[in-house]
Amino acid sequence: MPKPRRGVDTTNGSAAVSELHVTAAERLGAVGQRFTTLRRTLVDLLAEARQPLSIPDILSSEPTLAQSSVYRNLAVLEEVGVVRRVVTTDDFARHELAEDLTEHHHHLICSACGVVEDFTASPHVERSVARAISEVSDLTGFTSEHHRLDLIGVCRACA
Amino acid sequence: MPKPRRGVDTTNGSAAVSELHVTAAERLGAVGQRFTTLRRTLVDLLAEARQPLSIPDILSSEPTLAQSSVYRNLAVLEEVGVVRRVVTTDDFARHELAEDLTEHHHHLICSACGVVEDFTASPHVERSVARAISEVSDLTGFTSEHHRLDLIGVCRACA
DNA sequence: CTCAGTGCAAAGGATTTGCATGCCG
DNA sequence: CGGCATGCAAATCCTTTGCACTGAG
Repeated sequence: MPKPRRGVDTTNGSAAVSELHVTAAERLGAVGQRFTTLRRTLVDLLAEARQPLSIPDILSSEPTLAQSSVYRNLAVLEEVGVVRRVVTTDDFARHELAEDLTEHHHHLICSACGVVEDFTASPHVERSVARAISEVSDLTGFTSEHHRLDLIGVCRACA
Repeated sequence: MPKPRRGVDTTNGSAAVSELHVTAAERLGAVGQRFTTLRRTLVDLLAEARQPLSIPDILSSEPTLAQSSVYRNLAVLEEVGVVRRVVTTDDFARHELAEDLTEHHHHLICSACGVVEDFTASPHVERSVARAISEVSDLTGFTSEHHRLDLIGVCRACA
């Protein structure tokens, strides 16, 4: 049952956004890192996007940013648990906000153009998956940190 | 509900293996490619493995193979639908036989050592996922070719 | 003042490709 | 014989890193 995610309130300065900033600043501060302008920009970009962004996506949207800084800061944000790296099928890694800063969701990955869209699964599906995970953990000793349920196919635009 | 996959019969020359060879040869032949010794070696390696293999895995197991030939032939086998590329979280792509040559399954990906293990989900989980997919297709116009349900976590060895 | 952060340029590293040779059909 | 397949080496291209400079506290 897909439904829109994020974009709850894209107004700058909204309660949701400033809370996000506070959380990001806290997590960075915990390891002696600052919440700089560039990092704020990255967080805001990811928060406003309706899908994970690749580095080219980010650079084209903010051409003044240095490529290496984007890579470096996304890595830092990933380490402190603000950003999550999403691996798809094309050559570019993509990034989105960590799940505890947005909401649990899944991806539709277009094998033709590489674009990634978000969707949320029905509670019933999530319950099934959760059960499967605990079964697997019990039987194999594998400790699951999180799961990914992605659909790979062809998006409407490429069809 | 994890259970062993493949390895149904690892005896060379068994019915299952020769059938696999016939299928591979057919799919290659359909686009004017041959089922060469090297390709047969790759198919056999993947068939015997209990998990997707990276190129380094393959090269260390068959040190005489040229790296570029392995890359090139895995790409060819992927194009004709004999092999599937599995994207994980580390730097190496991994490869396994296409699902219609083995059976539908999922992956346990260790975020520490990068190793990938196979597991199969219960029919109930698969039914839920199948339903979710049709819901998404109906609502978004996305045509799903296949799905991936992977668990990312820490394997017993790394725990 | 100090030290993390930034930008530029160069290095890394998995994967791809050009080219000459080998081999199956 | 002709064209696909192979191996070696060089090229690609995303990503990471070295280094000197800038800026916030």
